Amino acid sequence: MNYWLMKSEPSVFGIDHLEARGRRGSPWDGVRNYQARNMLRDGMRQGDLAFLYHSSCEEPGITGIMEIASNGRPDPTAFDPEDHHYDPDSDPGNPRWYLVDVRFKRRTRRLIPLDELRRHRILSDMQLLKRGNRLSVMPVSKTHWDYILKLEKKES
DNA sequence: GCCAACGTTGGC
DNA sequence: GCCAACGTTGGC
Repeated sequence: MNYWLMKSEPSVFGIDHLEARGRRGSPWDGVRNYQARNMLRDGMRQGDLAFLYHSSCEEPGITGIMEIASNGRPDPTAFDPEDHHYDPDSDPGNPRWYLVDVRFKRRTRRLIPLDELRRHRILSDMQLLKRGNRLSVMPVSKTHWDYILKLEKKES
């Protein structure tokens, strides 16, 4: 089992949207970055767990835990001319973009803000905290995962 | 809204 | 294959 962190803007798709989907879960679509694509396609497996991270908002941080509910599969929005993430150059016979399905597991006990994560030296090599990091999907080591689960239980 | 950092594009 | 121009991300 592997651990991940996935970023989303809460105004677009946040923990409230995810929770409302319940057991149906939701496709994590629209990713158009090759590094992230590789992780969706080749790295993630059904049953993995991921932190949901709220970005570009008043309080950026980790807000919940979701389950990866499928292996990677081609992202149909790439082939839909009506879709905002339509990619006219992608070929349905040889899909370029992938998604996984995700499912709400639980909210974290509290929002764990970005600036708090930065204050813990043990987390300093997390990809999330690296300078200029722009990946929307990234792996989290078990060490970091477990540490953050402990952090969650403390007061900030 | 600013801007640093990074990815992508396309001319050469 | 280089690299300038441009677009996007995301914290602040």
